[in-house]
Amino acid sequence: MHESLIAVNESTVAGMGRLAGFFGFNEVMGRLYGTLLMHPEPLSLDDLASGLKISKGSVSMNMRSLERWGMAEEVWMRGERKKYYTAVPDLWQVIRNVLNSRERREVQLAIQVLSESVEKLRSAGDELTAEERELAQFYLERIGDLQAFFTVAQLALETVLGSDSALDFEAVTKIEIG
Amino acid sequence: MHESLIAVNESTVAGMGRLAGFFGFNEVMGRLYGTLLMHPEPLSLDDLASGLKISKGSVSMNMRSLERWGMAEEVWMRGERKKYYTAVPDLWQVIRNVLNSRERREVQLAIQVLSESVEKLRSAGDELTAEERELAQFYLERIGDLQAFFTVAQLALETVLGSDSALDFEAVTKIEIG
DNA sequence: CCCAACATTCAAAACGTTCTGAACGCAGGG
DNA sequence: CCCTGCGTTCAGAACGTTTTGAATGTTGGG
Repeated sequence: MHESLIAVNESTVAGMGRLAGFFGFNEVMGRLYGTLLMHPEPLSLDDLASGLKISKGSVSMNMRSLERWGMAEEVWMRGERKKYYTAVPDLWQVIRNVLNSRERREVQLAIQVLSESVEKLRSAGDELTAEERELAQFYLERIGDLQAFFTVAQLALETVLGSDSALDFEAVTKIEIG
Repeated sequence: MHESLIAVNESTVAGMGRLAGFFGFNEVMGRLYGTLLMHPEPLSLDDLASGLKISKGSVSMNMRSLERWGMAEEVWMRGERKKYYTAVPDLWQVIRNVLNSRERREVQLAIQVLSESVEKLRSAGDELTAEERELAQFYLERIGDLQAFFTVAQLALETVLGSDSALDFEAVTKIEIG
């Protein structure tokens, strides 16, 4: 095989590993995805293990992660008993999956915890000494800032998630802040 | 101190730690930031170490990271020989710092590598066998998708970075995809 | 049914990252 | 100058995560 093809393949695989690490995933996941992405035909677990020089066990576990994240799909090859996989090449779809099931929860949790904090401070009002009341006031201000931050983050997330394709980025522009 | 104040402080500190981990930072960094954020007066290294029950060494190193990221600032207390710190409370500013010096590089690097790949494939054209040429064509398609993806990501990044405040999220809507 | 070919699981090992605490360096006061 | 109080550094310990490979399932053909 021509060296340019090899070089391009390798740098793409490495880049996907990097990207995966960046998003808080195992880098091997990214490399597996990259390998599949840069291969016209589906690949078996053994193909992947030998291609990336990692153990079959690791490939098995990471491929299931990729499946769960909607980043790879099983392909049935007739006459074959092996499992074959292909990459889901639409990166925007992948990103939306991740945002939807991970970052979204994170933001919602944060917003909820912040509301609970405000509630706690409000209902403690009477029992506080003058000094404590001052601190509570300070806390409420800081928490207000955090709430504003996470609310915008949530809005942005929901907007991206709601759009069919990320090329619909124009939809994000409809966000209005009070 | 009233338990509600303690509870709110702790959940905020923990939340900031979580957020830091989420963005690929050390969680201790986040907890330090949260502690400073929820304290009206500046705190010394010793205050922070004893407050979070971690070693002075760890506080020292993580505080310098916070400073480098523009998330905390040194405050000179006259008559004191200790170093005192406060949190930079504008989270949007913090996010912009991070996006600007970290994610931005990442995206630019990716775009550059992809261009180089295209160039390699183009200039190898003549030396390729028919079969290799077909694969090169496939590579070019996949790389084209990646380029489109990263270009949009870059555009979005630059737009957020260009806006003075994230409340300026409307600016993001001006993005147009070719 | 059994065997072969595969996939999956899991305990142990390897690895990387973070934390600690002691040693060191530095500055200011006496 | 030395001493004290502080910040910083760094080697080693602790910890969490990932990888491995052997053991264990599972499936389909004969």
